[in-house]
Amino acid sequence: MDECKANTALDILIGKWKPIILYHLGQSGTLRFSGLQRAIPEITKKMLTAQLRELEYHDIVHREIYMQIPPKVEYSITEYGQTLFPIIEMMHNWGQKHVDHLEEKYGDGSEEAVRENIN
Amino acid sequence: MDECKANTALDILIGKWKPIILYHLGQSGTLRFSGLQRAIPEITKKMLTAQLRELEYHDIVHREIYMQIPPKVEYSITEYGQTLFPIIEMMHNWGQKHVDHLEEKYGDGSEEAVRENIN
DNA sequence: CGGGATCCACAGTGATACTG
DNA sequence: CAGTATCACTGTGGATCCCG
Repeated sequence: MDECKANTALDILIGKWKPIILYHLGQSGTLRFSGLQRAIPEITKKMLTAQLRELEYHDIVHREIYMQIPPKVEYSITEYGQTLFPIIEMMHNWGQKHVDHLEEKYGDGSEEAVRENIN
Repeated sequence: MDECKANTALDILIGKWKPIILYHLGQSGTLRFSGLQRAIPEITKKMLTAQLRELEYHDIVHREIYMQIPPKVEYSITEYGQTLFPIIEMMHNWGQKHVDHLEEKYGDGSEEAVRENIN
């Protein structure tokens, strides 16, 4: 059961938006809440908040609050969170290859099938 | 949006039991349906079937059916599926470190908090 | 600006019983 | 032995409105 702690890592990455959030934070270093919203327009505030809170709980991102009006909150990746990046990158690369693999299997005829897996 | 194909890989790994199934198949090479059930006693037949079907669909595992009475079906990892292992292993290692990280943060005092994350 | 609160839809998971 | 079928539950994700 706990022979495989891959789930532990998986749990942290799971969540429709977490990889993307991490990706953007990784690119920009630090982003405000509104900045993340702009970077990921489809996400709702609720989800963004929720996912950030989870990441914060797991000590992957840091939340810096500036007590002022209007409020300002900045998110950044913790040093610890950095250690996740190699994994994300590997998954990204693998995902890329997987898309190619699918094209090879089903040919270019059925782009829908491929597109389904890109989503 | 498709800058981050980590989701593609994530999609394939997601599913409460997939990493564990892959882990056991990786260990044993080939396993029968009942063998997997024995290896993962908590899983229901329904879930095992469902997850195996998904993995099969993604070309990660191979399903070999022996037409006979009683039925016999063997599951094994495809060559392509092997390419996933480095990622799983990385996640496993990271998960292990994460558990240690939590202990460091919260100390041994609150084992519940740790246990929550092991689940 | 950066949320919180509430309500809702649906996919994933699970227990149980049945089948070729 | 290796599944299918059915039903129930639960958490995630989403829309909308409200707040300091």
